[in-house]
Amino acid sequence: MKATINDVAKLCGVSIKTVSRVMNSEPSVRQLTREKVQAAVKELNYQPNLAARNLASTKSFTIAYVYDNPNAYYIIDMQEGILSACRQQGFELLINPCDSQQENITEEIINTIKQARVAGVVLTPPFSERPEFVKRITELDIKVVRIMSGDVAPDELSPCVMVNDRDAAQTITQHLIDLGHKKIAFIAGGAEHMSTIERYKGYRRALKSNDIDFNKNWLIEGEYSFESGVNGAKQLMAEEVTQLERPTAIFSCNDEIAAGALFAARLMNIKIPEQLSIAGFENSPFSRQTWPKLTTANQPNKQIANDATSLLISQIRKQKTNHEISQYVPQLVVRDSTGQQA
Amino acid sequence: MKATINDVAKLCGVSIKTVSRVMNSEPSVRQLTREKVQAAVKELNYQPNLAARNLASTKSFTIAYVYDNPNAYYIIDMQEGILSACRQQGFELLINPCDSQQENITEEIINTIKQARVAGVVLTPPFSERPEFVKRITELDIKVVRIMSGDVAPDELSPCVMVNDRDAAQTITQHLIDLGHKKIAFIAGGAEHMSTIERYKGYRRALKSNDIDFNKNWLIEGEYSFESGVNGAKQLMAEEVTQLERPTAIFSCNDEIAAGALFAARLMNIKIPEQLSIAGFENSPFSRQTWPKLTTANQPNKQIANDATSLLISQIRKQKTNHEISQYVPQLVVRDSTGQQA
DNA sequence: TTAAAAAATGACAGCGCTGTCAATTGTTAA
DNA sequence: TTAACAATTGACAGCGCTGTCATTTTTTAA
Repeated sequence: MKATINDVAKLCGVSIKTVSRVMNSEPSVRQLTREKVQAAVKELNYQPNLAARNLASTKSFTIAYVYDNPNAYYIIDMQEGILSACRQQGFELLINPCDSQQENITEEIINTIKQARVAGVVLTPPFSERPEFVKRITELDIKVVRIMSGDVAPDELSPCVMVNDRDAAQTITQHLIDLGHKKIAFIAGGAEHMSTIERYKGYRRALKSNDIDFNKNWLIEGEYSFESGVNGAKQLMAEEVTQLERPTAIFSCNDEIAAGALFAARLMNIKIPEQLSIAGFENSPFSRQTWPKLTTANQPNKQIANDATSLLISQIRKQKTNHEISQYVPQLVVRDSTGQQA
Repeated sequence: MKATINDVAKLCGVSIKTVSRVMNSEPSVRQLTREKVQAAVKELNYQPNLAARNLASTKSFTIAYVYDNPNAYYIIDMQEGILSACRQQGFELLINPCDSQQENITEEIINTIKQARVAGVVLTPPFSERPEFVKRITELDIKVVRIMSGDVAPDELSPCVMVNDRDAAQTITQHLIDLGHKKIAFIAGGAEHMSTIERYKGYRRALKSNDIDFNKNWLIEGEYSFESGVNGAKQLMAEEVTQLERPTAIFSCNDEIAAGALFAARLMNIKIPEQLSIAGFENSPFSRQTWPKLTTANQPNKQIANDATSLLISQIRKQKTNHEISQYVPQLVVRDSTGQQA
């Protein structure tokens, strides 16, 4: 049968309370005692019973991951990263998929996490980008960690893991420029996403630092969708547009848009990358399966999630403050959809 | 504060034990009493504390989902379906991603689910297709439900939700035949997957029932990968192959293979669907984002998962036997990658 | 009508842990 | 050396529920 705290206590001749202290890394345990207990724990392969702990404690050892489902591979990676951090630290994970567009979603989520008595919540976009929502949660004294786009945290409501889309977008744009492109269009994702804004800023910054004029006809507003990419590229490369006005490269705000642009190019008989370079963003699995394979930017999602969760748990344990922040910059992945300007 | 069993008991003047009975749908409660309790439960919005329940009970109310990560969107859908069934029935979900190829993975999983004291496990391929593994779990008196390819359960180790890939594959092949194709190739997925075998059988059955000869050169063995699709199509459509020997349609064992075949066709300058029809299987998100969009087969994954989980929970509650089975047939989705034989 | 059997209900211990607070041990400064 | 204090440890109640078994109520049969 599974070992309990009593077995451990008996084995090393201390009270169960002391074992409890060691298990929770509390202070006020002599080093010698601590080691004795740890040895017994190892010998019996003792793992605390989470149910008992949750029941007895006023504290909670459950973390929730609240997510919408923009793209499955992102969620899966995030989830895995969060889970590994939870396991390492003896926390449980409650997953909570939901529709961010839904009317009363905020209340619904708040309710769920209250009911489940979670200690903390991991938030990814779009939820991480709703300050009122974050505020509501923190007011309940439930800790939050946000994974979001940017370089500095927007406020001090919670620790943040920032994904520096701006620098990454600048790098991608620079890659296009280095290839000889000067007429570079930008097909945006939804403007409500911070990542869109950030990527756009990086794009503009690259243009500026290379003294390339920005042409506002080359900014296509859209959504993070395949159709947006199709329509955007069609508009940019339409027959009515003079040769001079046509871009020679398109920076798509994500891979899905890029796939759409690719699709449109095919429709219009435009050769990629000979006549037009197209770059994506995100390094989604299918970016390797398009024709041609997409140049894009990659971010280590599992690691980001793991990192964020550790930050969250530290905060729950009061070892850290809200001001903690960590930053990742997605890395350029050059494949076949971008080439030398003819 | 959250209502407890005591509050409910007090409100309707019965003992907590009686409330407990009602909450667990146990017999030996008078109808009138039951209704009184249910009313109080509703009034207080009482939800049993899972931690307390798990701790007190010899039974467990936790279900594990053990999965490998073949494609994220499949897992996400499954997970959501499982979760909704769990919530409905007051069970917790423990997710357990792992690598099916790993050396000692069976032992590792067994260990985890023993440690976590789970009541049941939901298995999808490839785990659901390993009878010894299933047996190991059931021997621990942990219930199992398997989601797998086929029309009848392979054994009575557990209830099964069968996905009838065979019939679906026959339908797809028939679609190709109806389009006038007689030279239809098959690019297989990994032979270790039952879905490959089943889809192949359906393909053969369609040929047979239309009196079309099977040409063994048109069977390409491969894996469930983009590369397999690329290589398969290259081989089938190579220049050395005489016109007569070239298929006019390819049934790819899944969408990823189909995407690869599309890629290869592009390389070889073969027009889709004018010169070659290509069909996929699975209706993955990217099947709508290829050029041209893929004809494929769709299955309601969330519903399948929900169904399977309900079956599992019934079994845990001893309301059902191992012999339970439910069957789904994926449905043909016609898009642009298949067309009339020229 | 009454005894026996069956059904419904309740009292209470205890699941494995943590929180509180008291008891013990060790340390410091006078 | 000793009082005063700090650090360490332990005893015990109780978290919210279920299992066991005793008690009460209802039903059935004689």
